[in-house]
Amino acid sequence: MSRSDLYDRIYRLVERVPFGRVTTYGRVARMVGGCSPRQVGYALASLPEGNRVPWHRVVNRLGEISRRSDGVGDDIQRRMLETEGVRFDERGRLDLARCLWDGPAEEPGESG
DNA sequence: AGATTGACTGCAT
DNA sequence: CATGCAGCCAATC
Repeated sequence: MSRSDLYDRIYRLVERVPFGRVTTYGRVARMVGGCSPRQVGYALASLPEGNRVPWHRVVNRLGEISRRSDGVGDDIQRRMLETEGVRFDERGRLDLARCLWDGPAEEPGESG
């Protein structure tokens, strides 16, 4: 298995994140094969420009928006989620109890 | 090849 | 809930 496949798996999963919903790096990391959460963040950080991966629907385990090396997008991600109906707290966090995506298992149209 | 960094997480206090 | 320490893997210098 190549690392590219791993990244592909991560992107595929993030693409499956429904509207107004979010997931955590750890969850994605476990779904794609149980790799380290670092890989997930790293994969998203390696996202190309013309991507269709809703990376903005990925937050840390606390529902906070992590800071990127670029320092750009920190605000964008929050804006994106807000436009999807996600509510933020004074601390800049969202209600994982409502927006947390438990994975493709919640998808009605699975191959099975 | 060694050391450091990075979009993180889990456990204990 | 916040803080401090250790584990994790790949990219970078």
